[in-house]
Amino acid sequence: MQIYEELVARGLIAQTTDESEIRELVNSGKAVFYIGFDPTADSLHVGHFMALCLMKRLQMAGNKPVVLIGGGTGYIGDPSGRTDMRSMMTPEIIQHNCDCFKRQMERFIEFGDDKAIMVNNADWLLDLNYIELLREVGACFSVNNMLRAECYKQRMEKGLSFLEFNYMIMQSYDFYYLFKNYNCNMQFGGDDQWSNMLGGTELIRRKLGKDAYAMTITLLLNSEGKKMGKTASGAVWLDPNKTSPFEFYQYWRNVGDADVLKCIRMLTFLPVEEIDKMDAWEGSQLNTAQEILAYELTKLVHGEEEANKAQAQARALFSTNVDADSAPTVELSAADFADGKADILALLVGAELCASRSEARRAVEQGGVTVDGEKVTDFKMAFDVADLAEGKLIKRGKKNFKKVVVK
RNA sequence: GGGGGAUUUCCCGAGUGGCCAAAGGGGACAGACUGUAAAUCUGCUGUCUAUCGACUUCGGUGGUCCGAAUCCACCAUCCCCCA
Repeated sequence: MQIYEELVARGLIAQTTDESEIRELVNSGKAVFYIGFDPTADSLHVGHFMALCLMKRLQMAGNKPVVLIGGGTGYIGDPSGRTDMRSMMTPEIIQHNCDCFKRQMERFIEFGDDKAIMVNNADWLLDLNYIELLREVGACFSVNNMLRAECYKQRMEKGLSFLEFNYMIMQSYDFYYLFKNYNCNMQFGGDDQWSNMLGGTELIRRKLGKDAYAMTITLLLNSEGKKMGKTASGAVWLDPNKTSPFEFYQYWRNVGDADVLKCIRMLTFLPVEEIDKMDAWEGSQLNTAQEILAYELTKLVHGEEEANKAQAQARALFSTNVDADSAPTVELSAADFADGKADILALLVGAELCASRSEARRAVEQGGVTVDGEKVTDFKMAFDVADLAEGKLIKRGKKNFKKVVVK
C-alpha cells in the first residue's frame, strides 16, 4: 500500500484540489509540502499532533516537510470557524509560544538538510509594505469571493474585523512565498483551513501561472460531531506540564466506543491491516481498543517509559482496589492544620481535588469520596496530622485521586 | 455621522424595585447501572458556616431609594438599520 492509499485508508484525507496529481507527487516522494502552525498557546495540542503525524508519515515516504510557524500570522488571528474574535497577543507572547512550539516539534519531526525545514512567517510578513502588498497581492483577491467563504459564515452574523479578514491573504501570501523560495508545491492543514489554502493556490496561479496543491486533513470529531482533544478545562496538551502523561492517557482511555477505532486509525502508526481486524470488535472488547489507543498515543507523545507508567497506574487504580504507590502525590504542610487535626474537606481542597469546601462537602454528601478505599460518610471527619505522614490515598469520584501527605 | 437594541451566575437564557444567590435548558460534577464506554435514572451546581445565618455576584463607575439585576447619569464593548 502506498502512502496516499494509506492516508485514505486511515480516513485522514478530507478535501484535495487535485487528487490524482497529489497522489502522484506524494507517492513518488516528490512533494515539498508545508503545514502552518499559529502560536496561539504555549503548547501544541491534539489537533497539531495529527498534523505532525501526517508530516511524519509523508516524510517517511520520502517527501519533504516544511513546518511553518506563524510568528507573523499570529499577529492577526485566524477567524476561521470561530464565533468571536481572538484576543490579540503581544509580540512577547507570540515569540514565547513560537519557541515552545519549536521545542515540542523537534521531538516528532527530524529536521536538517534535506529532511525537513522550519520557517517562521514573521521573517517575511512583518516587513511587508502595505501599499505594495495591496497592489501586488490585494488585486488578486475578490472580496465578493472571500465573503462567501464558509469559514467566515458565523462571523458574518456576529461581526468580523478587517484585521481578521486579512488573515486569508496573509496565509495565501505564505504559500506564494514558500512556493517561490522553497519550491513548496503543496499545503496541508486542518479541514477548517480549506478556504485559506485555496486562497494560496489561487494566488500562485494568478501571480505565477503555476499549479500548487492543497489537501486538508479530516478534523477529528467524535460521534456527537464535537472536536476531540478538548476537555471541560481546556485542550488536551502535549506539554506534560500542562496535561500530565497520566491525564493524557486517561483522556484516550475514556473515548467513546463509537470513536475508538476512528482514533486508532487516524492517530496511531499501527499497521492498517491490524486495525482492520479490530473492526470486528464489539461490546466490552472495545475496552481493549481504548487501552491500545491510550497506550500508543501516550507512547508517541511522551515516550515509552511514561506510557508504561500511565498504563500501570491506571490498571492498578481501576482494575482492583489496591492502591498504586505511583499515584500523584501532594504534600501539605502540617502548619496549615492548627490543632493537629486535618479535616477531610481541607484535605480535598488542599489536594486540589475540589475547588472549594462547599464543593468538597457536596462530594462527601453524595458518597463520592474515599480514603484508602473506605467511603467517607461524614464531612466532619478529621485525621490526626500524625497519621497522615505516611500519606493516604484520597479519591473523589472514580477517576480523581491523589495521595496526600501531611508533614 | 444619525437612530435603535443588547450586556445576567461555566454557556444559552428568564427576570423591569422587596418573596432574587436569581426560573428553565445545556454542560460540569457525584451516585445507581456498567466495561474507566454510551444510553438512562437520581442528586447537585456562588463562597463561608452548615442550624439559623452572613458575605460576594447580574458590563464598569457614580447616584436615587428604607431597599436595585431591576430606576437615573456617565463610560465601555457588541449588534442592527440609515448615511
